[in-house]
Amino acid sequence: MARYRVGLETRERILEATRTLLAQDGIDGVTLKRITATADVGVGSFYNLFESKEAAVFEVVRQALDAVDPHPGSADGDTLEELVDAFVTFMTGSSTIARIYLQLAGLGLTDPAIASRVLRSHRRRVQRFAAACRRDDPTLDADAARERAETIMAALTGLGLTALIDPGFDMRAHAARLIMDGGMRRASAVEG
Amino acid sequence: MARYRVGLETRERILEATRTLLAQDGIDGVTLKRITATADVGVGSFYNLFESKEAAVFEVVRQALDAVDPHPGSADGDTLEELVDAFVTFMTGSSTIARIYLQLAGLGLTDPAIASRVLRSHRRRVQRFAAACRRDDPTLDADAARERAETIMAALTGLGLTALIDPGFDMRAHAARLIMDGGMRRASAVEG
DNA sequence: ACGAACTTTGAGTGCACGCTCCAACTTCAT
DNA sequence: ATGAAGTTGGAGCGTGCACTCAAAGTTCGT
Repeated sequence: MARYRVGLETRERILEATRTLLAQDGIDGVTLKRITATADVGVGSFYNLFESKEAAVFEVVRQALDAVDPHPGSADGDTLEELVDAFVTFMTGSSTIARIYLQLAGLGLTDPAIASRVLRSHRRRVQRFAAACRRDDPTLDADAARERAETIMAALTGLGLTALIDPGFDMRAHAARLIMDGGMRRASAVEG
Repeated sequence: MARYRVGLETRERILEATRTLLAQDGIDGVTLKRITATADVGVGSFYNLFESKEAAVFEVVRQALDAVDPHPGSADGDTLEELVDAFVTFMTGSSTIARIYLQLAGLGLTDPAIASRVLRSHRRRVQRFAAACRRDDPTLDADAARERAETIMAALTGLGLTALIDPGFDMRAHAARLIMDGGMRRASAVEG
């Protein structure tokens, strides 16, 4: 599928159109007709390049998720703070596509095919966070780090959801409190 | 709408059917045809009792959310722990309908009508949590309590989402860590 | 017992959807 | 220049959807 130059260009136009429409109107707002109209492409051309409408949507989300990493190349360099920051930026900055990610996660609750994709990318990110947690606090063992990573990520997801629904919600501030509370527990004697 | 006894009974049957189907198949899986078939009711009867399919779905979710309160009558009695516990139970225990709540929240990200309903119930719960926070730690002023309540609730939502997608995730344990980390910050000198 | 108000029914309406098909056209290695 | 492989467009297919409507039946205060 798509072996000639024109085909690849058309494919890009379709993905760009899908991205735009997803951002504007959410998953339910995206129809094949609108995608092909926006991309200025015939329906037949679409099906020459993609298996299904779903395939195009997944491709857009996959690309967006890949773009979240602060340092895509080196998997081990990020600090916990950088990772949290990147996630917050993803949620608040490029919020249009973050909306789709959360919407997909929601749909995954009743659609196993979607759920497995969401879970896979979730687990990948948990690993990154866990590694950063251990760098942050070398006394943690592997299990404790993973648990802490899971709590942080789950909380970040919830903060992101709240931030996207409630425009007045300051996600970055709450996220900062989140790492402080848990991460600096040992140092918090200062406060007492 | 629904003034005679039979009408009210039919209304209940329809809500029950909607509840069951939502739990089984999620929002996208619920069609008018299936609701009316399950409730053993004509399509016309449905529209005699509900404005639209959406209205029935909202009613089911509203009832489920109302059932989350540990002490529905007295709004001031709950401790923070009780509130968190009730929320965890809602998410993990009656998980079928919690799925719908999160799915609706997701759809609210691109549908303002849904968003306003979700936000309203969110804000109501934040107030409850904030009051409990102040009872938990009387040194907090009103703003600090609200911020803390928002962080906890957002985190709980995220934990719930993760728990529903990942069957191996122990939400109650993570939720417990969540209040401990933040709520007992002052007492954590013991650890240092 | 009367009858106005309420309830029930399901065939039918109109619409939007994802997707197929295929004839005409374009690309590009040879 | 040739032609096999790739690309294009859009009419049309089948499906499933939420919802309407009017005629027949039921409830219940009087």
